[in-house]
Amino acid sequence: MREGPDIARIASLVGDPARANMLNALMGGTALTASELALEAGVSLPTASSHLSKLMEGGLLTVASQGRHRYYGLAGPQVAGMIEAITGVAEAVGPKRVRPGPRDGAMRVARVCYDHLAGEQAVAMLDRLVDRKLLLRDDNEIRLAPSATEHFAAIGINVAAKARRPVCRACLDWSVRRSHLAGTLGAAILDKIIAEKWARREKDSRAVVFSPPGKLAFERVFLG
Amino acid sequence: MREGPDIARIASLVGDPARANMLNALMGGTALTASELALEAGVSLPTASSHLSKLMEGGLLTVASQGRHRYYGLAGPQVAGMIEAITGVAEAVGPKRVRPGPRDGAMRVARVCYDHLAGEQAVAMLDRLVDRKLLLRDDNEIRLAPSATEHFAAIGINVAAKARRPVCRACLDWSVRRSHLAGTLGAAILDKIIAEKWARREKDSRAVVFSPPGKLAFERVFLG
DNA sequence: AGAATGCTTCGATGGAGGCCGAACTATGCG
DNA sequence: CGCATAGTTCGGCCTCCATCGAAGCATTCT
Repeated sequence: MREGPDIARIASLVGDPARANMLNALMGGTALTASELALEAGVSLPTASSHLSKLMEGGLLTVASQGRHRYYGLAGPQVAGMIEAITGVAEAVGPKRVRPGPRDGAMRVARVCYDHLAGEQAVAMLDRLVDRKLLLRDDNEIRLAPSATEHFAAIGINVAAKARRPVCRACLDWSVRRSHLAGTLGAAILDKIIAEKWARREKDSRAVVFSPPGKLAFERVFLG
Repeated sequence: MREGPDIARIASLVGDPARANMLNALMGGTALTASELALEAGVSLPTASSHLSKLMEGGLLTVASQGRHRYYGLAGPQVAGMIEAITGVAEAVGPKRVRPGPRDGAMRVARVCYDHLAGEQAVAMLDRLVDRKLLLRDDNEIRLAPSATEHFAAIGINVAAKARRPVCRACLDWSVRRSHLAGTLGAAILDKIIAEKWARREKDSRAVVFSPPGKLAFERVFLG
């Protein structure tokens, strides 16, 4: 019986259906209130509250109090990454879905991952940015090229380095099994996509659907 | 309440301490019998057997019957990756270990991950192989360079592509947060390291400790 | 064939934890 | 100040499941 980091503790937190639903909902990136999460998980408010305090104690969540609301969010990208990994296995192992279904297809193309874009589009984008030498990639380390700050500023994206959080990070994509761009830059790009109305978030889902003109605009700016 | 792949089901499988210990033991890469796993998990044989059938049903394990033994092993690299991801979170979140401890240090330097080498040594090796253009890396895809087959053959490693399993794969390292080399080539290299007695596997641990001359030999061949 | 080993199945037990309603605290609003 | 909304805490219920001993198969050894 060997000792290691307490993996069972973490896994059992995710292992309850109600909590798993909550975490899944939070993978959308936006912080949610306890009531919203209760609804999402299909349990009563007291039950949800109990789950939330367990997730907090386990270090999987952070909370921000705003007035009488308490907004819960994932504790960080590493937690998001873990959930993606578990999702990948569940997906691979689950014999359930013989037919992927349209919504599933949309998820594969583009979806929100924590706070940035994931899916085929996102993977293609990172590839292209590296090709164009705007980003310098060395395995999981991604750095801005000297010219990049200026370039992104020109499209209206400010890449000022915020404290504590890296500007760029590689994040593994469960549907494509390749990396896409996370970090503040990844988040800023997603913000722009939504702000410019190139795409909208599917209600109650992580899927992101581009409008036809939006798709063209996105490709021109980021895949061009 | 949204529907997705059944992540809670998978996570709860890992969420039991006995099962987590078993999976952890199997991360060593060698398949183990039910009795060994019972010992590892600290439970009786009937209990272990019950856990094993659950893990089987969940698709996390494979089994191979040999005579009156049944050898259990991880179902695949994806499962191993998931466990590494959970381990990473548990490690980051667990405030327990104020002092890393020597054995932990050894794990960080070099350890077995499923069937290949992980840790600082392994990450350095992949970097070097890419630098020397023996491997061509494009994100998570790693391919053999044309010259590589011949090169590896010269050091006694046969890289014939087996069915179904890729020769090269990138595998994320939880201690270094960079990738190391998995796939049949990664496995073959670990085999060689053990066969040449450059290093030995620590008893009851995933740690791999190089002997001083073994370390030099390894560095000459793979980091040279 | 008989004994020994490896493993699984069965049945019973007990404990952990998910669940909700009701009561309690806290913040905001008129 | 009282009412409404958001959230947590408490107590009790109930289900699930991990656990083990004993018995049952299967395989190998002698």
